[in-house]
Formats: sequence, C-alpha cells, structure tokens
Amino acid sequence: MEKDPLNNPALCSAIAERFKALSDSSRIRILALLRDADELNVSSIVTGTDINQASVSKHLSLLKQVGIVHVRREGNQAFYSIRDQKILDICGLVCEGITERMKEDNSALGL
Amino acid sequence: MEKDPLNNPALCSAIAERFKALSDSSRIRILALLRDADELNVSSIVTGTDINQASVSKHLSLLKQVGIVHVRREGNQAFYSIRDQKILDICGLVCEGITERMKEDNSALGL
DNA sequence: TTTCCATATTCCTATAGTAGAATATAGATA
DNA sequence: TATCTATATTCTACTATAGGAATATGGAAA
Repeated sequence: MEKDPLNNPALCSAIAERFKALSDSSRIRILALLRDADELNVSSIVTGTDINQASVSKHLSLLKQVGIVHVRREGNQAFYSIRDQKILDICGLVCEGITERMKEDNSALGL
Repeated sequence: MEKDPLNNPALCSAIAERFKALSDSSRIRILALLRDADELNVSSIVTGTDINQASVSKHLSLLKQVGIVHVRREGNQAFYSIRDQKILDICGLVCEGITERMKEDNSALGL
C-alpha cells in the first residue's frame, strides 16, 4: 500500500472519480433515500425523489459502477442498497464543512 | 439547524457542489501539495504539480469560492492554504473506500 | 514612468455530463 | 404467444467544464 496516496497521481484520479460520482444533486438525493431504507427498487426511488425514471436508472448505474451501491435482482425488479457505508460518513463531514463555513462567513459579516 | 440535512434538496445541492469542487484530479493534486505545506504561492503550485499556470489559477479560484482554500495576498504574490481541514479527512475516507472496494473485488475474483 | 514579475482573466476549442423522450429488454402473467 | 410491468439503454439537445494561448492587472524594482 502507498504510504501517501495523495502523492500518487493515479490515486488522485481515482479519488476525483469517486467525488465525481457524488457531485450531482440527484445522486445525493437518491443516496439520502437509500440511507433511510435498507434497500429500494427503482420505482420507489423514482416516486421518492420525483426524478425521471431514465435518469434514476442512469444515476444508479453510475453509482453501482463506482462501487457505492449494490443491486439485488428479483424477478423483473432491481433492489438497490448502499454498498460503501463510508459514503454516509463522507456526506456527514461535507455537511459539517458547509455549515461551519456558513458560520464563519456570517461572523465575518458581523452577524 | 436541519435535523436531517440530506432530506433537504437545497442542502443536497450544496453538498453536490462541494463534491464537484473535489471531482477533478488536478484539484486533488493541488490539495495534496497544500496539505504538505502550510501555505504555498501560485508559482510553487505550478512547479509542484506541473500544471499550466492559468489552470492552477482557475482551480484555486474555484476552491476558494467554495470555501476549501484561503488566500493571503502579500505584494504581488498570493499564498494559498487549506481552509477546511475536514477536506483531508474526507479524502482519507475516500481513499479507504477505494482500497476496500479493490480488496472486495479482488477476493470476489478469488485472488 | 518604464519594465519586470506574479497572478488573474478572457477567449477558444474540445470534451463530458445531464435531462427527457422514445425505445429496447426481460421477467411475469394471462 | 400476447401483453403488462419494471428497468435499462439509446438518441438528441443542451449546458458545463477543462486546458491552453493570449492578454490583462497590479505590485515591485529600476
């Protein structure tokens, strides 16, 4: 294993690629929905997010490809679940960062 | 504060936006460089990453805009530093996720 | 002021990403 | 087999983004 992964350009690309998978608000919303349920089929996600079926399918396919979610097929349905639970921690940290920044910006304005 | 940030579509967009800022390998490399130094001027980053000066400037500007880095101007130089230290934890978690996934994929192949 | 240096910005081009409609696939049921 | 349902894929138009060359800005030095 690399001691300092961020000094490895190839790993930097892999990291960037994973962030890219998280860089779309539709996908974040899908993950939020999946977090609150063990697994969901595509139709539930479509109704739960109000995102076009084709889009949901494509987003799920991308999330699966990068290893963030997992599919279980049963009959003609596909049940998706979060495979990499770290994703939730990561989103949590990002939330903290965002809210902290908002606080700092506010206090900089004297609020 | 929102109890469940991921149920808030606006926050989902903010989260996605922040991930987008991290979704480029040039920016990850710049952050890697900044992590190992307290602060760096633009020229040092250009030589340290071997990325075009205009690109470095644009990437830094984006990272600043979303609150990930901070600038201190002195004379005609601009010294950049990481403002949101959580970013480093986040990158670390992503690294773990990537390597874990590689392990899983390998063992799935019987390696 | 003229010149030099560091950084930022503009302009252009190429590429990639998204949404949505339409269509394809494939399992389930009649 | 014909049909229905769930999901995936294709196609198209649109928008966003990155890289690089050229240029602009603005502080420092001559």
